[in-house]
Amino acid sequence: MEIGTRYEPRSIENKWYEFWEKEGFFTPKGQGDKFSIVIPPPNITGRIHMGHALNMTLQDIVVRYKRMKGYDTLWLPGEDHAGIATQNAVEKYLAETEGKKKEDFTREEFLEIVWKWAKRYRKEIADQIRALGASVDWTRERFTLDEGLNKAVRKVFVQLYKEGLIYKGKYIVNWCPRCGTVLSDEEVEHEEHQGKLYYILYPFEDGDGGIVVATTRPETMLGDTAVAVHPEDERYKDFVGKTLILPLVGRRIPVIADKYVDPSFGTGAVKITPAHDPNDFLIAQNHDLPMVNIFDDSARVNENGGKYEGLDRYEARKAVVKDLEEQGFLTKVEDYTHSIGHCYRCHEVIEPRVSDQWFVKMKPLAKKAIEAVEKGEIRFFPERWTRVYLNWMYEIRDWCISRQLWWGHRIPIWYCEECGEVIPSEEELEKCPKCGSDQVYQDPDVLDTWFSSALWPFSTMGWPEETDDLKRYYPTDLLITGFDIIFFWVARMIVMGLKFMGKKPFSHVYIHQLVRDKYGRKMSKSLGNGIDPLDVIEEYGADPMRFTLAMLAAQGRDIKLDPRFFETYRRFANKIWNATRFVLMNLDGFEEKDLEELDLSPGDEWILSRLQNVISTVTEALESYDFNIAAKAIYDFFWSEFCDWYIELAKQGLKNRRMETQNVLVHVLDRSFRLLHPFMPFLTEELWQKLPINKEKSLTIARWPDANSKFVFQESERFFNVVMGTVRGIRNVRADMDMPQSTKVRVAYTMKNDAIPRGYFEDYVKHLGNLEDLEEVERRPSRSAVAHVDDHVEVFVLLKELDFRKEAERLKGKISKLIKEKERYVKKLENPMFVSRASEDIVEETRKKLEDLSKAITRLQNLLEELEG
RNA sequence: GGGAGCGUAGCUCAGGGGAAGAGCGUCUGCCUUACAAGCAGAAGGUCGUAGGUUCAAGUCCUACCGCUCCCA
Repeated sequence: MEIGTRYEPRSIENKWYEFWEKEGFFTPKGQGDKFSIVIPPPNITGRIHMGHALNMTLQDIVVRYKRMKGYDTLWLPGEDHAGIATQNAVEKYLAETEGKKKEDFTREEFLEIVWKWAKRYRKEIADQIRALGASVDWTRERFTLDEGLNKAVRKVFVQLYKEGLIYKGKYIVNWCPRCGTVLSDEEVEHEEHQGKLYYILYPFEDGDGGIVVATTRPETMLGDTAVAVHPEDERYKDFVGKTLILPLVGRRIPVIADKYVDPSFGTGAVKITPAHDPNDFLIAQNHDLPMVNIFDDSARVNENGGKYEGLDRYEARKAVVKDLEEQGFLTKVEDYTHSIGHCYRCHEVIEPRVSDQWFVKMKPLAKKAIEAVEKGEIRFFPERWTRVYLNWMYEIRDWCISRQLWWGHRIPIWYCEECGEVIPSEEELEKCPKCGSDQVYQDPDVLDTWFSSALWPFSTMGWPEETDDLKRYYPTDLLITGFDIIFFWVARMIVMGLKFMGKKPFSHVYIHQLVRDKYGRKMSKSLGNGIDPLDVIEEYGADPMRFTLAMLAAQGRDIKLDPRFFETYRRFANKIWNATRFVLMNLDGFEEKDLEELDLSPGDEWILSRLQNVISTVTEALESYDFNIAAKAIYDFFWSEFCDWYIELAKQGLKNRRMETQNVLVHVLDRSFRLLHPFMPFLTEELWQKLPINKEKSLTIARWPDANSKFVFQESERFFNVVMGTVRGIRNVRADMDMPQSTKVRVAYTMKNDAIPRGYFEDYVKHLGNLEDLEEVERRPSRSAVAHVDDHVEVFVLLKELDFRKEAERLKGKISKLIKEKERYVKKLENPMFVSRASEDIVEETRKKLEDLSKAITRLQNLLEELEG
């Protein structure tokens, strides 16, 4: 069987995914031990990015591994409706294409448009997930806004409401004037900004003077209802209780004392704007201060702002500052750095604002979620994320869940216009259950997207119905996601899972890195430094991209992604391709045999032994989510051991031990493909299908190999190490003595005892060293350079002309290197503390090393003397 | 202000108590009929700084310097 000379990813990827999907390999059979995992659903706002590629690659590696291990494996896919983000995207799209605003449509019309968008992008995202090779079960694909999930959302909301864990209240919240909705605390990103600190004089109502307050937001003074000082602040003690006149506005406001005030900030006196500052809001509640809202929905000054009405926040600031200055109330302006909240979706500056919103009371719900992690029922990998989670949980605050959007799960609350009743209901409501009126209307707001996401592990499996899936696949075993959504998502899933299922949603949480650009910057649209995974797949192939991400996925660090890596692992894919090509080209007359029945050579035994080693390493690494260790192990084995040495050996073996060599080659390939399959599913399936052996229908459902102690051959490993050392020594002499590979050379060796099989030794060294002749001698031939010495053998390269001085230099260099090394061990062993305190193994090992070094040095010195004598 | 992570070869990164590894890049040879996306060899690091623990420290501890990030 012939295959092309180059690895061409495009020609093999799509067809295999279609095959897998059509054959239903990704759909669990429903029998045996299960392994289940749910996908972090990508947003339907656009294409997937590198973070998704990493996320799904890691999941797929685990999932494919588990499936091959024989688990009844479910990986449940889906997409997220992403309320704010999607609504923004659609609004932008409508503005660009039709020049229309959301308000030009009715709610129903607008939603119809968004649903069309959702349909289109869900399909697109799904195809992108396919392009990655992710082995998800498409028969179970879900959407966070589909009917089943809506049912779950309503049930959860209504129950929490009835238990008093969801309430509506007037509080200060984070308002995004651009998105036109409130956000939860987690959705606000704080950033340091260079601003100004304005000092403003608030004069006393009676008499002279006043109090100077410092503020970064002078325009909010329009809504001030007090000035506060610390109760123990001597400077202001006498003024507490007095009345001030608010400049520009003329309102009479009191001076109050509250220990919340930081006397060291500014002048120690702060203006209180209860409706537009969270701290002020709290103080105002304690003191029963009135609240004056001065902004409308788009953060423009409203009718409460007098002459400033209609100005936006920043225009109002300028105008207020100007007026204060002209009227002599502005006493000082300083540069000041402070942190400002921004919307995590559109980056607009958040306006704190008092409004009527829905909240989840988190404290009581958090209790079990804390316990589950403290007790280790849910484990984080890497472990340090445990503390991040716990610290947040310990100080959890109520969760604002209502959003002033159209796209999302509508809050299942109805209001009766007749009697004012507030009615929670899982079903659409047409009549007031209290007064019977049909004048009922549903709350116009929708829920935070993360509210439905929190139910994802069980709502996707059919809850609230008691489905078979739910019984069989909940709780899931693992969640793989990024640290940026530990609070948004992971924590809330744990809370909701424990509350509504009575069981944790997953046992392990693997937190992967953030993918950054090669300079360590976050990939972002605005920087234009993103690397599109689909472009990478196009250019390098999905397999090399996956392997690259796995190699870089060392636990606990961010990934700085340099596209050069893709090239490296594309070469690896090509290497695999060509190694297979070589084997397939040499299978004439192949007959599959049981390896145990074959007469294996030391070389065969060596590679089989190394294979057992890599099987163990890869398996153990995958069990502990050390993806990079697993990838590195199989990379090194395949390239540096199998290709560099065994295949070279096989070129000869195929001549004189054809059947055995063919079987070992095919066996190692088969096992390597199995180990590589989770990382490079397409390439391995393509090549594995070509192996002429008895096997499963697809590599996706093939059995994961077990390390077999029957194929561990320590003796042959030792032997082959000598062979490799010898061959390397010969190559070194060649390089040093300017003897190119093309020239055949003659080599002689001495062998002390029969510890090494002479026949194989000669065979291998002759072949691998590209030698014309290799013969055993009693002692070093006169015109020769030393290639290798160890306890058993000395190897000499025969030269036409020996440059004595050059060879002496070479030997001296080697000797001094060894002596230096020897001294270290001598020193160690001379230290009584080392001998008495270090473990026996270490001491013994050190002695052995010293002995070997001494012997080698003696030999080399003798050889040098001979040379010079 | 509180917390976390990271400083290892020119570059990008592994390694986490028994005196340093990879890929890329550089240099020197090779079109050795699987692969030039390859093969063979070489150069290159007092593992951020200073202390400490230990028989033994890139590796553990402390402080400091530098760079990220999270929370307030």
